[in-house]
Amino acid sequence: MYIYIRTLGMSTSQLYRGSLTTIILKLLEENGEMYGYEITQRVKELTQGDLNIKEGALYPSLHKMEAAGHLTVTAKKVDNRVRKYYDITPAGKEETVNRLAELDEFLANMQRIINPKLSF
Amino acid sequence: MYIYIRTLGMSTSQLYRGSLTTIILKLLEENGEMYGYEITQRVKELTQGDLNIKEGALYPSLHKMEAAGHLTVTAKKVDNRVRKYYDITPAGKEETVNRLAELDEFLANMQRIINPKLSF
DNA sequence: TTTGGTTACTTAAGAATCTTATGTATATTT
DNA sequence: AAATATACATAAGATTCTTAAGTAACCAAA
Repeated sequence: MYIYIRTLGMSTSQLYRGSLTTIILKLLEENGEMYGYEITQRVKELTQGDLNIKEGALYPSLHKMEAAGHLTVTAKKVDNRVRKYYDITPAGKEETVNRLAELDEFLANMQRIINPKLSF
Repeated sequence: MYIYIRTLGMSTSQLYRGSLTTIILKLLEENGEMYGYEITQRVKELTQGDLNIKEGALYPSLHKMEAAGHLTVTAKKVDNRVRKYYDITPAGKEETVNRLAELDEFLANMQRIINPKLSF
């Protein structure tokens, strides 16, 4: 008989809503082309298991970003299995700048609300 | 003929999704009882007009938090108009601690992804 | 005085983003 | 042989939000 204890931050948090696109863009800008599964694993590493991106969120997001012209996709066969590598386009780089600026504003605003004693 | 230019950060950003409950709890913990409209104005001030909480999001949120036992409500008549003042309960204070811890984790994780060169 | 703007709350309909669940298919480990 | 991991896809449902419409009172300006 096993009892599972969910440690704090196991990504039940709704705070990550809206941040997936920004995360994907930043990773691709940083690392060059990546495939979907690789993105989920990288994020898991970076957040020490805290944030587990679900396939049901990831793949539709990638498709949408490709449709928007922010990413290109190239299928490659590795070990007799297909991987779809995504790379960022010039428009995607512009979008990245905007998204990161939005994120900065968001973080600053949350600080202003949560920590109103500090000035910015 | 008027042309409206939306300045950067006019809260079109999806990043605020999931943060409303945390914001309300923190404000009530900080300031004591507040009424709905007051909360929207305080947030607008704190974020310099950047974040405008919509009534359609605010009021259902307040009702839900009250139903969860995190807030109490008291109707008061001011200038022949009804205001509903919300105050935080002991359970609400516990919830506030948890929500703020979640927010800290979220902010730290976003930093790890967006700024992987820094160590935490 | 009546029109428009502000204050103050409510709620329904629809949009956006996500989780859960299911499916396909191959590789690797037990 | 069975379970786990890799790798992608997508439909159904949940959650949280925006938009919109309604009620009601106050106040300033035309």
